[in-house]
Amino acid sequence: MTQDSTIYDIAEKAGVSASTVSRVINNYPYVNKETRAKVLKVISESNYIKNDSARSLATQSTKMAGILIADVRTTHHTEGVYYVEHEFSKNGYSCLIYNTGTDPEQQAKYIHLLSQRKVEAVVLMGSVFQNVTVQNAIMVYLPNTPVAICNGYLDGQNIYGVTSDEHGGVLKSVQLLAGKGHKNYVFITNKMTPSNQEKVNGFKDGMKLYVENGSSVVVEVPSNEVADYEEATRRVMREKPDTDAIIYSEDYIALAGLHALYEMGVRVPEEVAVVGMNNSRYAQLSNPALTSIDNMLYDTSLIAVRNLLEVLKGERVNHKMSIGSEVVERAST
Amino acid sequence: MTQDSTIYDIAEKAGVSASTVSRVINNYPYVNKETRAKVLKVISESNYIKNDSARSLATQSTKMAGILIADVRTTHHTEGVYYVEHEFSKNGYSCLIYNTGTDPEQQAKYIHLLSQRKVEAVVLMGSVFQNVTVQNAIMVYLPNTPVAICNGYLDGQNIYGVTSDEHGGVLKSVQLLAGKGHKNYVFITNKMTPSNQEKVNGFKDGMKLYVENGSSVVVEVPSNEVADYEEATRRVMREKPDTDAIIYSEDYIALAGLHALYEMGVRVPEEVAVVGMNNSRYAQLSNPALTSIDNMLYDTSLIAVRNLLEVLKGERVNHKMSIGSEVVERAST
DNA sequence: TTGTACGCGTTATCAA
DNA sequence: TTGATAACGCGTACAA
Repeated sequence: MTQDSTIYDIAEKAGVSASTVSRVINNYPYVNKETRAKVLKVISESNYIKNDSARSLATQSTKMAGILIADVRTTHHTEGVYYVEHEFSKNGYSCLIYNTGTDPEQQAKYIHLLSQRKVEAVVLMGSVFQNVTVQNAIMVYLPNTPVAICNGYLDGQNIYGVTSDEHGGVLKSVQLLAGKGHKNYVFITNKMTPSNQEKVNGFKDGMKLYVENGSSVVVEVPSNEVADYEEATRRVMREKPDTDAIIYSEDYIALAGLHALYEMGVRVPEEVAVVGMNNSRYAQLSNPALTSIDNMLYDTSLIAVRNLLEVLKGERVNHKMSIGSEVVERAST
Repeated sequence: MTQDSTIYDIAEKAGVSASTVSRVINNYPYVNKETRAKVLKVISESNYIKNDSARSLATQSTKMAGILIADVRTTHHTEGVYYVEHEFSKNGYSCLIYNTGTDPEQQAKYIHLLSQRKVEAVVLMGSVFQNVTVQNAIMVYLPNTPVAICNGYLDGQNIYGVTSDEHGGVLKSVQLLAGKGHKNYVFITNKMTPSNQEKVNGFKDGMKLYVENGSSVVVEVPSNEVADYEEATRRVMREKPDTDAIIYSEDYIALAGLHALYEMGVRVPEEVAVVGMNNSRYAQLSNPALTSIDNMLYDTSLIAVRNLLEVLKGERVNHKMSIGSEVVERAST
């Protein structure tokens, strides 16, 4: 570490005690105006920089929060991270961020790390963290630290889940498509996270409620490769050519689908209607523009942080919150 | 903060001294096997959690790095953040992340924050940090901390810039288009960062070198709104209908352009060829797929971190590095 | 191989 | 309004 000067150096140069310097730095009320001015002058001349480690140790408070995200590729969550950071920052917290991967054991390892850093709150981005290994790690390492999980839920007296109603969102999209006369549906999803399972359930319920004499298929593509997503769509159209509606678990996958359909010469939405999910910034830019289910990333992120801040203030907060999701219709349906 | 137990608690329960506990925790060699076992046993039974603040204070080393990013909307850089974090993490560093915005004064404020947290290295994501205010802040607050700037350069004995050759990338793309007989070029860019200025220069040089009897226009759209990007493209086609090639400073803006062209019924690439920049994950998914200049985000991010780690090891590192960029051709040209 | 004693930079308590 | 002094939790010479 660099050889910065300490409050003692400042104290000496200003001819006061270290405690007085500390008081000045922290804007304590009862400090003589002149001494304060003098101390401030010395500080500005002495390239003094506070040491937050020492401060954390003395105050027993780090003013740090932790953010865990599983995978770079889920661009959806990466955007949420910034909402979370921004809200924490506004409230005086610094954010430690870790990329954990999807392996629960690894995720647990990072929870341990966060506990050693003594973060005062944690946000888990995404339902991939909804597993018992993580739950146990929280119980063991962060039993008294408020933890929020975006788009998921875990049982625990210090854990707060904020989900969007993805079940309802998919349901509504099926209703929309049914209203337009579509009959034969396919739902294409990537790795089956709890969140994706919810969507599938919404899909199935939607089929029961709104579609008669139709067909429905669920396809899982446990991959992160665009090529695999495109191939899944191609295969669907090969093996089940009467398909006239495809719903994807994420915009990104839907865009891959749109691309495959485009190259196959399938017209969207005339022959096949396409729906994505997340209402990402890219949905409106595809050709044709993509109808997408908005699962309210911004709101869930914000609420997650605000819940944590409330808990830190000693307020009681609901352990399970859900936000309505909506279908944003565009040219692909 | 929670009432965790300390090495003293462990020491007492294990019937040893605190220093011995410390030695066990840090895997010091000369500890009796039995005492080590005993201490470890007590630790595992006593939900002991290291306090990194105290540790940082004692060792004079936080093992933390800082990452500054200007704007959520530049998805390009948000992806870089994860490469950076991953590389730091692999080397035992935790990352503090801040969203600074584009105002240099604000950026400087966050550099001050990082200095108080005593981070041991800093990465600035993007050329928006290439300004004197930031440069001064580094000199004042982080004079001895290695700082890397991705896709930019700042003068300073502790500052290390890693850029991709965007000038050359755009140059090559003009060459490519010229080879296909395109004559009337437009370059559309968002806010004029130093990086974008480089691209514009590459564009102009490319025009001089490769295009005869053609026209070239540069359009700046200082906005973050998709609608503005789309409108810019529409206006270009209205006011200069003979345009047959458009290069955009970012894929995202190019996608907005593609979308506008699609809605206007302009055929790509038959009537107008389109080139984007960043080679983002979305470039391959557009319809038609977008030819894009790859500015090697992954490589620049990685090298930025590795440079910092080298400097921390005492190695001498080049203050200015550049990586070649390439044109990835797809259906839009 | 282990324990003592002190330092890291700050804040908090108490007296003055 | 200020200054000693003792924490905060851990690492580390030094001594034993």
